Amino acid sequence: MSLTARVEDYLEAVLDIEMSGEVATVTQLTKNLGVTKATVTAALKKLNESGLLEHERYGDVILTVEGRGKALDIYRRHEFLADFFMRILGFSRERAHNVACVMEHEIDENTERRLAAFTDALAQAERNNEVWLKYLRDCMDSPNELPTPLCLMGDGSSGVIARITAQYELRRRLSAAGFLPGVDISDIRKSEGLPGGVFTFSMNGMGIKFGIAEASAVWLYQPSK
Amino acid sequence: MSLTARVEDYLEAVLDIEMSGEVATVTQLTKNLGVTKATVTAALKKLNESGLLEHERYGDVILTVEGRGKALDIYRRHEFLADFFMRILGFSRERAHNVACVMEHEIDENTERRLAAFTDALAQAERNNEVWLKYLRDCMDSPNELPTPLCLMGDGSSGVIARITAQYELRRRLSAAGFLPGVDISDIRKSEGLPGGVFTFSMNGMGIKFGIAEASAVWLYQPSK
DNA sequence: TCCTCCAGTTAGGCCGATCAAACACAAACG
DNA sequence: CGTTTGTGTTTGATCGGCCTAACTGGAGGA
Repeated sequence: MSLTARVEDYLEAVLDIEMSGEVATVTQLTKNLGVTKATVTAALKKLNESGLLEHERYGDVILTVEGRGKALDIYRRHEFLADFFMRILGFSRERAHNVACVMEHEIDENTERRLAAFTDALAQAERNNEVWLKYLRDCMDSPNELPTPLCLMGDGSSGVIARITAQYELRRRLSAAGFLPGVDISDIRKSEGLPGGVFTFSMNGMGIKFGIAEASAVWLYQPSK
Repeated sequence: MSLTARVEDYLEAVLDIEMSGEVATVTQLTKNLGVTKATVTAALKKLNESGLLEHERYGDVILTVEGRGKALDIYRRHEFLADFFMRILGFSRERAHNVACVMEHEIDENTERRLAAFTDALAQAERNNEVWLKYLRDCMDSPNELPTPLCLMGDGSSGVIARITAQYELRRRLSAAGFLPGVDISDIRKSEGLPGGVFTFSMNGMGIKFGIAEASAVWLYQPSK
């Protein structure tokens, strides 16, 4: 029987309180989770029935061995994700925890390992004062405006390629054809034709035709207004 | 009036269908979102009332200008996140989209910019065939086991420091005191004392005492079983 | 023309998460 | 030994998201 994401949150919160050195009580949980006591009671009942914690009427909340194991998995994911978003990507503390809260229920162990390895490698680079890491941080601290996909650009507009969001085949084809960040695109026009329309524009003086698939994979910075 | 995350998904799905060159219909949406027609109809009604799309009984679904703007924001976040998780972190396509789906409703514009800048910088490094990027990829492809926080280690156990998940003050204190990845920790014991307990262990031959805060920030690899 | 089939809608119900309000318990205090 | 205070529970209701089942509209074939 699998738990809902929300119920996992309650489990995690119990471990969290244990780890802060207090005994988990209903009131503590209401504070940590921002819900009323009635809601906590209901959630605890479910967790109790699933054998993940012990909770007798008016008693303390205590994790079972299985519950503690599950809670640790979630706690670890949460900590690692939050750590990643804060330290590596420089998100605000609050945002990082927010994001970690929703992601922690969506990743599997293998994915978590990859992510942990990535974080650890970058942390190592930080300790070594690697130049490229400083460069990455600088990039993040002076970010660009956000781009628009070619297919949503106005008629007659132009821009500079920001990035390509495509995989495999299409990605290779586009980069082989010279679609790389920094390249200028101008005179974008949409006309009817294939389903989704046909997009024409010029790049390096050449006239080019795109279908909708390509046109939604190529993102452009609009010229500064 | 703010939309629920789920309703944003419907909006995004409509844009997605438009971008694939078809006209959004109820049936199309049922396929893309994995729900029944009844559910789609209900969601469209809400979006219609919020003025984000036009949808008359038995008619096609068409985004309004405002709706298209909102949908683009979500679509962009989704694409950028999925792109990041697939290309940079090497998640499977499915997992990347999963994670993007839940995160896209949780990040703000500033956060998105940082993330985009990071991805772009790494993509640039990739084009330049930077050595360190290859190294990062290697790390991710042969990931370690996942660690345990010191406070949950068994009595008398030992391990090797994997990482520290703490911010600011505590982080500095710990690293100044020599708590760095790779360092051996042995003879971990928990005793009563402060709320949360006191954790004693030895590192480099020294006996050390931790409170619960430190003990949950230091993560250890357990010796290979 | 009428029928059939598919697309879309409506009605009614379920489930999980939540709340407010009323109630039950337990411990401390006069 | 009652009373008070704060903690925990129960009850009944709402809300969002979803489903099934029954119904309606519309377009093409017999």
